[in-house]
Amino acid sequence: MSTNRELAHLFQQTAAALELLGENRFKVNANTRVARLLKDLTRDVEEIVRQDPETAVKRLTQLDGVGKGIAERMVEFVRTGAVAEHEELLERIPRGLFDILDIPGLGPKAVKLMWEELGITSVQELKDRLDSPEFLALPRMGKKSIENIRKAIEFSEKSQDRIPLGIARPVALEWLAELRSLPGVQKADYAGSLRRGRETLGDLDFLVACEDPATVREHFVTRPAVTQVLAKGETKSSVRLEIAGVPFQADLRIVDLSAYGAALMYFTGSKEHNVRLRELAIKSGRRLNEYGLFEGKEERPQDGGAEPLAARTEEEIYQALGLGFIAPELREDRGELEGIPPRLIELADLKAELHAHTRASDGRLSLEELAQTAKDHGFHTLAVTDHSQSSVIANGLKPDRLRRHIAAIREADERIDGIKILAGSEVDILTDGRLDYEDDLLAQLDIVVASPHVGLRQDPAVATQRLLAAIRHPLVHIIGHPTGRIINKREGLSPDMEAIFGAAVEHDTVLELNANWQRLDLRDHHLRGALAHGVKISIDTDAHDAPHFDFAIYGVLTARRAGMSPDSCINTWPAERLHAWLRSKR
DNA sequence: GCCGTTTTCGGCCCGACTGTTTTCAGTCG
Repeated sequence: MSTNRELAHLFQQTAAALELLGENRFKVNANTRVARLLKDLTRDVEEIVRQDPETAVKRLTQLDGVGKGIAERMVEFVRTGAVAEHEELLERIPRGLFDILDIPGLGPKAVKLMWEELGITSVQELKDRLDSPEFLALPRMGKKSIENIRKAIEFSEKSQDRIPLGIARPVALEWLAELRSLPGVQKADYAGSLRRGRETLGDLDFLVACEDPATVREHFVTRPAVTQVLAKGETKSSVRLEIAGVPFQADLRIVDLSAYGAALMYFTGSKEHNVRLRELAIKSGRRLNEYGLFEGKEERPQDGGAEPLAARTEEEIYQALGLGFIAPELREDRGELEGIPPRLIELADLKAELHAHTRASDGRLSLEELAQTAKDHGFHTLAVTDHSQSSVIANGLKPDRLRRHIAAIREADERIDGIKILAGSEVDILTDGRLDYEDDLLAQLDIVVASPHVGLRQDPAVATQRLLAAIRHPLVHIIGHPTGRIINKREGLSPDMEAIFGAAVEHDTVLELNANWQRLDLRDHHLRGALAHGVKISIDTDAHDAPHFDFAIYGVLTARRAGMSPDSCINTWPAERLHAWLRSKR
């Protein structure tokens, strides 16, 4: 695990511990914020400290949300491998309490109470004591609460991981279509982290404006897949459900059309982005909530019948706050309130697929079928990039097969109109950084995508050298799925990203954003760092079948989260420009 | 614990819903 991830976990745990001890909630907040920051940081804290330990604290405090105290803890961790304050907290608090705290519906107050009163320190102990008379005798504990805890434990045991975007989005689109078709529904959208395009989701959020809230609410909570109704109020309902064995939670908010924009903003989040906006409103003597932007500091101004300054659309609220429209994908409190929002890449900007497989290796389509699918998507260029010889499981091509494949692709390109078909290969980057074919063979290809497939648990320093070797190779165009991570399943490589970005710019090598929802590699915060360096990016679906071309949306959403504009993405370039660049490496 | 065009102290977003309560604490997002 990288230092940043270890530190993120440490600060997260510190926050939880402080919460259990009833510490100042702003102190808790500060630790939570830093944990979040660390998960997104491209620069490795260890690198920052080692660069010059003397000035490390000062440089670390330049990070937003990192003050002297937190910076000193980071330095302490790099030097000693631990933080004294954190160690002391762990001695006071049994580890099992953190697991109990993860159960939805159980917060610090309840966990602390059952720990202090009943000595419960693990989920198993909690399960064992749930039906005991002394548990029922706890303050504010009744039969319903106990039943809810029981169900929450069941739910959390079934659903350890956040849900991948590629699973959640199709479900949400289907459900949204249903909501929009209900009588009296004026407007409906999904919101939350799905609308922000996050790679994984905690739940699904829907917003509806309608004439008959009761009908919509009933439809929502009585859907066949619903296993439990968590809340059912005037404006907000919440359910648990199971679709194809995947447990979800879903929230529905019903609002008046006149405040739809304010509600959509609130419900889209992120929470941290909302907090920033509300702080901004306060500074100018106004108040922002999910009912609109209001003049004055009065609490719940909507109850007094006050007319909002803006509420109907997101655009008018941002404008009233003195901001340009901020795309949902950027709303993460990563500095998006400063400067002018960029023109972000869109799905329709993509004009080429540069990483796709046929039956020659492990794809399901013939060359002709693959070309037709690319044409159907309106692409001007398709690169056929089957696996190289070392990928035995993927039926990788030995050199002689590749030579024949190249000839077949060239022939198909002659024969098929309306699209340029490039002869390429997805060449393994071997564990030592060498490529899986000799240079004279690589030179015959129009495009080389070099990807790591094995040895994905390499030491970061070794992985860095491995990827750098491929980036520097003069015949390589694109580094495919650079880290090799699989969401929720495999961590992948953790190379020194700053070094990777620097080399990519120097050698004019493109880094891929693999759009397969199980990969999304590079991930959003890597891309942000890459773009800051001026690295060119390729968004490819790595298609092995026709429906895989639809993965492109996941790549685009991820790219938008990084603030990517079309020009940084070579798949948006006109054919002449793209082909000229590819030839420049030959 | 962090932060500052109200700056080194005194703030720190805002509201919905549930369950156990008779007025609200706890949790969530």
